[in-house]
Amino acid sequence: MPSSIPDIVISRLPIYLRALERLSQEGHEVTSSHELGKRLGISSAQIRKDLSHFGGFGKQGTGYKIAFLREQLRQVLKVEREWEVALVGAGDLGSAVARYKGFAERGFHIACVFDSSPEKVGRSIDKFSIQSIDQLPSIIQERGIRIAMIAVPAEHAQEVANTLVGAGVKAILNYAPINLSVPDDVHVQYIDPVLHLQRMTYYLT
Amino acid sequence: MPSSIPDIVISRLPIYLRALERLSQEGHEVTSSHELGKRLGISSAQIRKDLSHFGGFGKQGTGYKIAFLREQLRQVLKVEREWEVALVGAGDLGSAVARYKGFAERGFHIACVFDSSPEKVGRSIDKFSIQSIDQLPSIIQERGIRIAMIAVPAEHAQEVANTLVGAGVKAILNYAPINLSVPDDVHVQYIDPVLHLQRMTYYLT
DNA sequence: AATCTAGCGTGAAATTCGTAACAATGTTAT
DNA sequence: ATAACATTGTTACGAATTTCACGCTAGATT
Repeated sequence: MPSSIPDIVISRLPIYLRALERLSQEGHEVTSSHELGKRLGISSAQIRKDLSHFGGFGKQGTGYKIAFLREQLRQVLKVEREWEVALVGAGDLGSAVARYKGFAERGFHIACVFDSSPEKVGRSIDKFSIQSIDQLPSIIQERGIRIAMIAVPAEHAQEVANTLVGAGVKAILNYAPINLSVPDDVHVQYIDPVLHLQRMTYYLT
Repeated sequence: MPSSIPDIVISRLPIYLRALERLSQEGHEVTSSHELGKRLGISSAQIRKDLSHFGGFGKQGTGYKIAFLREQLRQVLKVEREWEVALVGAGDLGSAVARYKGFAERGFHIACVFDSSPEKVGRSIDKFSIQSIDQLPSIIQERGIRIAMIAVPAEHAQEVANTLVGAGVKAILNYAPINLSVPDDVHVQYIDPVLHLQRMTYYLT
């Protein structure tokens, strides 16, 4: 394993993993770089090259055993374990995120939900009881939580990020439509569906 | 303007636009590639180069007038107008999407909501009355809708996409965790928050 | 008016990324 | 057993992308 694998390669692995899980569900047991590539709209050469960064997962002549490759990718991505995630913001967006089943189904458990509004603190969303943001640092530190999602208005997102970083969070999924400044050792990913729409309107005549 | 501008450049423009709108809200009137770059974690040279694909929007020595640059980017991206968007799927995810205010605020109006379940048809989510998917082609064609969002289970996403494409949709924002096959002239963007989380766990020790 | 400074636009250089091609190797058919 | 075939892992190449560096212009300063 080279000391540093390009970021862009890492970003494709979850896509491969997702496709493998789908293939598995459909009853397939083996696949090839060609089949995967066709499904994903990615060249077979790229898939082979990406995977080869981590060692030989396939067999010449036969392709890849799906169960095995999936397990290897899970380990590379460190998603063979379960992760606890903190959610900050219990407004419309935060509530929707809290209720979304897809996180837990795929190994990311929402461990706690915070909001700054005294009205909301103490209420519940599904099984989650909303806690005051004042308690965020101590709770996150105690439970050793490393991943958080931000679903607060843009005006407060940076402030929340600072608090999270101070509490030891190292990965942030930001739903607020704003770029965050964080230390180099903290990872941030963004979700803004409007951005995706705007990327497509350019091409509409 | 070169005949073909790299996709990756286009994909950054909405990020610039979002930052400009924020700067504007904060009361700034001019900015520079350095200031923008610092906010976004992008090099100033890249910002200048990206923008220069579309003509000289700045002034040497002084930078960019925010209001002007914003308007130019809006026109380039074709988001100076309002767009109508169809939403397919009125389950948990679809309902959350329908209720999200961020789309309309930024020029994307949900024009109609479809679901295949007879139970849901006729009910409402906020102001949207859920319509049968059988009526999708005629409604989309009549209203000339070109953009759609898919929020149905993965199993049905491809089928829905085919229907949408048949009805004339040219841009799809897919919330289902599956890759879609569509003709070359149809654009697809994906939203899967779990993918983003998995991209970050790799880096957690 | 002359000088200075900030900062854009741009061509060239450097780097990163993707593709093509092929040797190696396992599988299947005869 | 041998031949024919399929498909990986990898290297070498070419394309795409980013960064560098500098000429040039607009405004600020003296």
